[in-house]
Amino acid sequence: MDQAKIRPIPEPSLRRLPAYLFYLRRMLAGGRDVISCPHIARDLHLDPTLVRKDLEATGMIGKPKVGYPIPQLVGTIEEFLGLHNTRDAFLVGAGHLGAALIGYEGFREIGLNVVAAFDADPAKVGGQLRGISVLPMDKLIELAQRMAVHIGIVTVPAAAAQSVADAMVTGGIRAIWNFAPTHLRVPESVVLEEVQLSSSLAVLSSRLNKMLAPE
Amino acid sequence: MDQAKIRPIPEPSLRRLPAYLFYLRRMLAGGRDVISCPHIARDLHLDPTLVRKDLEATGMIGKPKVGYPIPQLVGTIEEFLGLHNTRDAFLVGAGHLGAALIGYEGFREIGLNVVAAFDADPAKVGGQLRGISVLPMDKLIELAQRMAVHIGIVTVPAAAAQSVADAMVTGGIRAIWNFAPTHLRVPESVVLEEVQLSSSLAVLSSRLNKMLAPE
DNA sequence: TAGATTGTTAATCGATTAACAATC
DNA sequence: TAGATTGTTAATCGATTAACAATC
Repeated sequence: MDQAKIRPIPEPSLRRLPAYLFYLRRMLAGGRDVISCPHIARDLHLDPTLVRKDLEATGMIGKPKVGYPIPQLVGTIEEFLGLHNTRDAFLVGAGHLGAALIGYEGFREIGLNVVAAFDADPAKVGGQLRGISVLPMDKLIELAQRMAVHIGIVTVPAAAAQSVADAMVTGGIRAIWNFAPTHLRVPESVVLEEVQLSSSLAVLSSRLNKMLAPE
Repeated sequence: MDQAKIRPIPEPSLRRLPAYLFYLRRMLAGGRDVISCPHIARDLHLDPTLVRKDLEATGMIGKPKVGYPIPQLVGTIEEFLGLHNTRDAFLVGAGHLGAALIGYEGFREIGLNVVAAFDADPAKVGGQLRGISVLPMDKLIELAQRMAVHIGIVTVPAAAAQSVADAMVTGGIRAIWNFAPTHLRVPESVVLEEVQLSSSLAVLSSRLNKMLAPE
């Protein structure tokens, strides 16, 4: 059990947690108060043992024959994902993608709070992006330090992404969420999560190819 | 060798191919004409053997001591990913995310062509989204059939996503790229690729938590 | 109690990494 | 030729799935 705590959660498990969370919140809203792994597995089309392992990794324990109490389960997953902590973020690149992310409904559910946007384009600076002020790039480092913001979102073109990331690191940002179609380099001490849409499209395109190919 | 053809490429390999492609195109533009796996591996921070396996999976063969001819390598990867075929797509949900995707620079590099957008909002219908006409939802099925479009992009809210996907399937669309924060159900014969930003954010948030936690 | 579900250990599966002969 | 790189086979590693005793 001590060893279980030492071993980190597998990344695939981590990626499944939001799906559990959203599902469990719906169940809770529907008036349910306990649920079993086989039940979750049926609804989400997963293997029951896989679900059990995933829940186990969050530290949750259940009752044989009964299942897991949903309110505690929701709380445990939220806690595990760090949703109970402040999740203030800076967004750099006040274009459509930035606007889309700020308005993304999945965000509210997982509790990310964009407190300011930045852009290199003087025409955008001073304006608003979905109610968020757009500030000039040269304020980024100082403001990040002053406001102790820990998350930076990169939605600039590929060519500008690395210098934006460098500024974020200098400003003390500890986690960078990169949407630019390029791979960034950050120090070991900074968390980097990259959303490479090209990779996703490659999977789609290649599989479609195979599907349409005459055997 | 016959068995190698039968065995499908591992998904992680597939996801790395766009990175190779973009990198190799840059090398080619820089005047290089051959490259070795160790060289690629150094530049992209990957294991050399992993790179070799990935390239092997595309059917490419190299010369010992020399490496691989870059023009052929680029062509082989493009062919493998299906970029030489028409990649016309419909986009449903003419919001910021849709606009962002249409303008996404990574797309041009990988050759996706959005030919029409659709929206349920009458205020948006008849307008343009980055130069693409926005059509009413009830035209989707007929137009997809008539134009033989095979790719559908879903950028609507979670609540509307499944019905949009159903319409796409009815219209003969064979590959769905889903950005809505919900999991879709499609027939076996339809390729589904889901971009779950919540999963990505969960990874970021959880790792940041661990990083900031006092041991 | 009987039976379903949990918790846990073992088996399987697949991807990555290591080892090494073939080759240019 | 010597040496670097390819192609290929084996070892390792980690996630998923299967098996089964414990338990409510």
